[in-house]
Amino acid sequence: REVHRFFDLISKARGEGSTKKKSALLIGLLNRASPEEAKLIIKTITGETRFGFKEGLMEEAISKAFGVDLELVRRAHMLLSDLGEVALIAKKGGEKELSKVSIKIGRPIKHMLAEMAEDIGEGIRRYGKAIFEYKYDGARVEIHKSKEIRIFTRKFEDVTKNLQEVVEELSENPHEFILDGEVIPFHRSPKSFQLLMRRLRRKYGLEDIAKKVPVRLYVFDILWLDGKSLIDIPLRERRELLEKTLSQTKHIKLAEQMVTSSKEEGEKFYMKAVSEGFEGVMIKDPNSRYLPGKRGKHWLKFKQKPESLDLVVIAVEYGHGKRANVLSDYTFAARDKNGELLPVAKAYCGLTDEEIEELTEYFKRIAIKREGRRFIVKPELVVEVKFGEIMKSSVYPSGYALRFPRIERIRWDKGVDEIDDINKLEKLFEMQKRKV
DNA sequence: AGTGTCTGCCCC
DNA sequence: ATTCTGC
DNA sequence: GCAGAATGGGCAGACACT
Repeated sequence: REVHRFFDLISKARGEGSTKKKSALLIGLLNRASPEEAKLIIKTITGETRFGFKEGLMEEAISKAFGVDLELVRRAHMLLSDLGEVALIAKKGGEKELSKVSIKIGRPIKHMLAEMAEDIGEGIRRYGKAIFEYKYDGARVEIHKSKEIRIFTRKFEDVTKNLQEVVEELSENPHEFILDGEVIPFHRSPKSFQLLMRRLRRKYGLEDIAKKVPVRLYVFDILWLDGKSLIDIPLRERRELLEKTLSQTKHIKLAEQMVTSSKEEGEKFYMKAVSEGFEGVMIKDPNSRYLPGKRGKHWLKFKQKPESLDLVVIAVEYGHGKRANVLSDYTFAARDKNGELLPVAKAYCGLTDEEIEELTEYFKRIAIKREGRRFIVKPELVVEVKFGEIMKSSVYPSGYALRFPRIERIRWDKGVDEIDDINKLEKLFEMQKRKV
């Protein structure tokens, strides 16, 4: 209770001098705690209480504590996405109230998520007939329209004010509904994700940025219509209702879609999406229900296969949590025109724990200089780095950065003189469809 | 007033 | 976002 | 197959410092 009170005060501190105030509050709290308590408090704050206990286990705990069916708890959690509230309902109303829980208009629910497809044919192998849909590179949004219209992001941020043109066009519609879709920056053709970020969570100068970053909303699902929840009916029926309910306007479109059981047709559809500058395709099971917050094989995503570059490691850092004692975070450089090494990305993922451990020893041997938890190392280890695309960067001196970087493999066979240069990054960038 | 640094139930 | 790991 | 953990770039905003 004491700790909670302090946390509350800390989180509520705002304005000038608030950093000092927060710091003073924390010092006060730590002073009153025993060493063991202090350790736990710090780990809680830094998010390092990693004991493999997250929401799944909490659902089980609620089920046991209040003697209610686990599946009912999971279902209520899925629909409400608030474990505290679920616990309260379970305690007060038991299974009876728990089973009455349903989605409500005006209250955001979690989005259904997709998994990566192995290849373009996976959906057809799994479902027979599959729904192919363009995949749009923007921000996932959920639109609630009853008397008023509200637009929420994946983490339930309210971005209604940021998407006024969408709101205006929707207000003509006579129905009440919840829609699921993706907003992307669009002017004649799809623009870069970075551009959308400049607009989406702005608080000031909204009209100005709205002019600079025109958007489109692509709607692909409907979860609620005129008083009825639609999440338990098959996707193909939801799509039919969506098409009947929503008329396309200047800034609001239905997601491009096709149903097929032919891999070749799916492939063609994908090629078309990419050639028009879209990110790829979604492949969905026509019979699937909408499962809020679930990532599963009912929805698959397929994107262009990643590019790769050979880069050299120039710096390494200690990681966090279970990686606190290994050098797990690497900075990669490419060569510029003058032969200098310029950093273009960092990455950890792609290596197994075992490899990281071995590399830790290796990097310690070739370390040149230590800067806190960071080591500058002799540039000699060449690594193949995969990435989704190249972005213009304002932090990297080369002016370019990699999006979604990950380590593919270590090139023990290559030397520093064989790595790629900035020129190659530039060329790859110029070849991309979406540059701005 | 301008610059630097850090944070986010952030977006991907 | 991506990737690896333990169950 | 699933959940959990550890990590990427970049944006606006908030605050600190000068």
